[in-house]
Amino acid sequence: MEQTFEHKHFIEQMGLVFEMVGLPRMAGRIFGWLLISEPPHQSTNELVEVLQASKGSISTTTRLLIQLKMIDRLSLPGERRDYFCIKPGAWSQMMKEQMAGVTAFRELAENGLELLAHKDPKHRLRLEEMRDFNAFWERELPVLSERWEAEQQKTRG
Amino acid sequence: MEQTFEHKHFIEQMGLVFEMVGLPRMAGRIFGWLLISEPPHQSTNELVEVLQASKGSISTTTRLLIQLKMIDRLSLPGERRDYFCIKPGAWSQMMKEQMAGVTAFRELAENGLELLAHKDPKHRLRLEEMRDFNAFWERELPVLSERWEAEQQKTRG
DNA sequence: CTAATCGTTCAGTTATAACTAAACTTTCAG
DNA sequence: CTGAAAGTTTAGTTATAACTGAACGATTAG
Repeated sequence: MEQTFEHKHFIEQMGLVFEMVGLPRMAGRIFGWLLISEPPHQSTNELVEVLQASKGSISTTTRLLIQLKMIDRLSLPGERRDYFCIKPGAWSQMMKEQMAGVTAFRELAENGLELLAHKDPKHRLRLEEMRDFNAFWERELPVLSERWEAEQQKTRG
Repeated sequence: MEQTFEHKHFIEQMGLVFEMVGLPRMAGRIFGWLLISEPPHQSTNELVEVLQASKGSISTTTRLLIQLKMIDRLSLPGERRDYFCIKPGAWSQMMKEQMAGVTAFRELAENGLELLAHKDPKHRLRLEEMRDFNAFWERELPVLSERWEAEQQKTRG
């Protein structure tokens, strides 16, 4: 499939935003291309050519995206090569990944409160707020996520 | 204020989690120390000594944390040196910062849909899901954030 | 069996962000 | 005015993650 200047720009932007959320730029490029390519599944070689990247880079990064449950590997019967495509629910998965930080902060706050166990309660307030804030989001983000899934069911069947 | 082994460990862990969410490790160390230090406000020199870092590093990183609205600079009257402390609402602010990615993704999806404007609607589904997903979170995260603020008001007065 | 095609792995390179140290500016005490 | 103390800026270094390219192993067609 041919690639216009605008396509390249879109792919590059995806790379930058992926980097912004802490993922490799190449992961964003691959994901970006799989969002607009026709057909939606693309082989390793196609990715190498379209993204002007090395085989090694594509191999490593597709495996990362698979591990993150954001893309699927398709091996069509009678075909030697692998294909990749966006995995349904990729976005929910990405959001779950981002939630890991919230849990880490909540746990760390609890560790900190143990350190200050016998100190003036006034000094513990900072860590209590950290714990409560992150516990709140840790509780509420999955609720919101389920609401998205539910609304998705309704509108798309 | 003296620093135990456990304090150092807590500080280092904060550094690692900050790194995990895309901020400099040193920012996490400073924030970590300000969470457990007594008093809660600490001077640049104290940060240099406790964190074993250079003046330059502390200066640059405190300015970053101030820009992110996560700490405040206090200049006490009659005192030449600056002090820093955790800013109230630092966590809400950090969460807002994280939301920037959601907006970027939603906007990018809309750009992509323009590229595929005259294509088979079937091929546009991927980008529509990306747009709708991120629009959903862009809308709902601030709602949740306000709910936290409101509950905070109630419990802490 | 041989050759060609894929995908993976890994050593080496490159790019980039973090950090240090030193020079510089500002402020204030004496 | 002089000098010390505090903070900022910046050039240079270091550490680290991303990426390349080549070697390797596996698979299949002929």
